[in-house]
Amino acid sequence: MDTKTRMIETATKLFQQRGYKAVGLNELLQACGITKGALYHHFPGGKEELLIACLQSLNETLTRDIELLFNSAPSTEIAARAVIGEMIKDLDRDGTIAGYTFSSIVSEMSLLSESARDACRALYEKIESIFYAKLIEDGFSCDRASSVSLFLTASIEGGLLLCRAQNSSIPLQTISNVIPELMKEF
Amino acid sequence: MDTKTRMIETATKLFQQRGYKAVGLNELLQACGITKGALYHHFPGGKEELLIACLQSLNETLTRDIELLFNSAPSTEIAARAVIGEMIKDLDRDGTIAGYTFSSIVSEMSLLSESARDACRALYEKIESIFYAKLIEDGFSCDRASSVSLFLTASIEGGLLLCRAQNSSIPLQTISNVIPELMKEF
DNA sequence: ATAGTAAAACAGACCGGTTGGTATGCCGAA
DNA sequence: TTCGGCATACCAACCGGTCTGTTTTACTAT
Repeated sequence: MDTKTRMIETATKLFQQRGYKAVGLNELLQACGITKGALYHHFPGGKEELLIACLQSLNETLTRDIELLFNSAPSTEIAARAVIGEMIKDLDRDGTIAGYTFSSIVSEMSLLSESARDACRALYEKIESIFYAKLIEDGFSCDRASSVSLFLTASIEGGLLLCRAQNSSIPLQTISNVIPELMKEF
Repeated sequence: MDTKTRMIETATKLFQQRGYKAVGLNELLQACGITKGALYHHFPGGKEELLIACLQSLNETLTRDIELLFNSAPSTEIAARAVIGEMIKDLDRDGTIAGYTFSSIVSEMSLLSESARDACRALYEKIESIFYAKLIEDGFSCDRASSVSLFLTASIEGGLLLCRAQNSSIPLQTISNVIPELMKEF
């Protein structure tokens, strides 16, 4: 794997787990096994340009992973529960999640960097659009699908925050269990 | 108002808006209108001790504010929508929320400081317990009330993240509109 | 095949500024 | 005169970023 890709993959995990500011440049370089020269060669804009690249890369990998789960699921309900199941698996194994969220980045960068905020917005939009498409496939109306996809995205992100605060995967499990009842309503 | 209280109130807002690491010590002192001497006089443990104090203070004020809204509302549904309404009001007025959330702190501190994580856990627990009590009052079973209170908390927190990413209050408005349909189901 | 060369891919020393934190000094009230 | 409640001066460590220098790669002319 080439250096640039390795940098992005490693940095993405670190940023997702601990946020942007909390990850120092030296720590980042050490984790990637590179030096400053390499970083500023590939990303002249420094740390922030790397962050943007991470968010864009995340957009692609996330889309691929989630779409894979969605394509092999018969309904939005089962697909959503599968996604949450993956998150719970990661959480129980590693004690942290570095695959499906970026809440730390959103909350600290939304006021600081317009481009970072926009990259995050695009990411959420992408996730919602996958939910949306599947909901339409399930026979939901456009309005309903739009509301529900947003609601699902929000409750999963929020559930993850609760998991982090409790240091447990139970909140996400609860949310996963509630989803079927939620979907019936619409 | 005495110095210590002023420090906590000002710092709380800053930490809520931008997270812990992103707020520098000097910026903090300047915003509070104090010096390092005062900070380390009142909080020998420094920045982190101040953060813990902020979270505990937030626990009290948040409880008071939310309980006030809940006491004057006839049902959980209306109460929850009132809480979200307050958030939307803040968001539209200031462009940011500094009253009802602390997601930035959770995500970046949960792995870093056990005591900070625990303070956040207590905060979420308190919020959920208010929802829970009102749901019981509404005639929900214990199990249902427990699930729904968690679900409401999660979706509100998640909705706020989406608002931050989109720089708009629409996600929270959508969630507020979906809640009645959600409550009917249970 | 080989030597020459230019560009890409790094490495690492160095920089000014900022970080959180400490030690000491001052000053009004009790 | 003692003591809480600060202010000021200062510190080492670290920050993200720039700089110059070296190695590796790719291509070409001979």
